[in-house]
Amino acid sequence: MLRFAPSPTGDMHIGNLRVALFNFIMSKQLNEELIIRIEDTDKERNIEGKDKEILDVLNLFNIEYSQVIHQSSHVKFHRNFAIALMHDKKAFNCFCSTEQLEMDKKEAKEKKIAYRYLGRCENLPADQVIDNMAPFTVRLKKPLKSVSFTDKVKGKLTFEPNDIDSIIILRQDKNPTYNFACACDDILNDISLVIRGEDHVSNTPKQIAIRDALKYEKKIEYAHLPIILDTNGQKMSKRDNASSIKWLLSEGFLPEAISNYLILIGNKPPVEVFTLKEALEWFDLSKISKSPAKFDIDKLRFLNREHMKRLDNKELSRYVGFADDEIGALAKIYIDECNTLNDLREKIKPYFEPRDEDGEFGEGVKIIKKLILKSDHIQDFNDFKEHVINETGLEGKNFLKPLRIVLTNSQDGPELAIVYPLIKNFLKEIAS
RNA sequence: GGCCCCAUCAUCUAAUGGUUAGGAUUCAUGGUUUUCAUCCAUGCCAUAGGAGUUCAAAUCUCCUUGGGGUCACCA
Repeated sequence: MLRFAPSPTGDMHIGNLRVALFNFIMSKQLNEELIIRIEDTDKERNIEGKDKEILDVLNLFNIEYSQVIHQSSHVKFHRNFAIALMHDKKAFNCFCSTEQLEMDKKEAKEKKIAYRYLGRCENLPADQVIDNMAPFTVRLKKPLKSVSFTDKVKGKLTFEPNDIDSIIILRQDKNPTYNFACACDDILNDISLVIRGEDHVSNTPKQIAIRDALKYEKKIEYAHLPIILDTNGQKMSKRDNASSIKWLLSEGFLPEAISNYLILIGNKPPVEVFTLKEALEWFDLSKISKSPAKFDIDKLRFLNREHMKRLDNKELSRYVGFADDEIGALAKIYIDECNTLNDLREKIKPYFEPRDEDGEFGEGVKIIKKLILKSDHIQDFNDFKEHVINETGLEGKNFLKPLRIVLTNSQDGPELAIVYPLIKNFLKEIAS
């Protein structure tokens, strides 16, 4: 069983989506289920409706999953696990106040050493625990030995007990912390492979330590994906427009192109342009680069063009706001000079807007429009051209430019012989 | 600062220890196109630095430098 575990505290960004994509691909290749686990244990930060939005994005990108679980519904199990750990003396009550801990941290910082829990409550005598009315958290005792695991992309990683530390597993309000809830649920959901971002690397030994303490024996495999950096080489923040899926979509990038890009970077695929379905065939987790990749919007633009070319005329037509095959075909002519659907829309829109009749070629435009309105429909462009020449007496530049303006609403552009068959059915509408 | 990870063109990457260090994107130039764009061709641009191992190092080892991640009663 695989999992994608977003928290409903913010919008989907490309890092999340990439993790979701990889989980989906691996679940297909392994023929295992993929579940969506909404990590909503921090009620303060949860945003109403975000879980739904996340699922909408997954659907839009054709990421299939077998079920959705809200982590908050498992809290009673998490507490039971914590009680078991306390029974086994692997976890203990910690009465340190927030202020006390803050002071410890401040002191560590002044001494320029990493803050670690000082173990103040670890070996409290029983009477001091029972008689203690102060609020308390529950901590897991740090492991006795170092923890190692072999990451599918990073290789073997080892962490010392001191770096794992005696972490809080239950807060004062007795709700589980992230690492604890996560470790427990990976057990409860029978997870076999965890694919997540590199920012979780240091959480992994903690979660392994929790499962070890619970005597869970199944080995869970891990793959930590290098994070995506912005152009400056920093972790992409929510402030970077390009990191927002919503923004990319609104800019006119196709989901299929975004998927393509996110699977392509930091990877060595056999081809550069591909669909998610095609990637299922050859995707290989072991080929993922260990080093972070920088987000390159130019490459995404290139892929977007390629994917626009792959759409059939009807689909493309819908994307630019029409429903006719001809408009789709017309849009295709412009793809090479466009990066996004928005660019394309801007190319098609003028066709159905009023022509300039006051400019240099305004007179010619008026004459040709009038002729079109009183003429019969003409199939062939050359016949149409002949007809206009014969009926209007226009010639040379004074013929070609107005004709181009009437047909395309622009002084330059693609060859009229190519455009004509696609718009001939709209001519009366355009000329009126 | 502690811990962990990483290092080939501007970007994504290729190269069983032996290549002229290859491709794609971007950029520039030229050609085609009665127009713009396309298209085609060409060009620019990289093994972070220093030691070592070896007949031979982008590739193996070590050091330095640089970059990134992470250090919550957030996830």
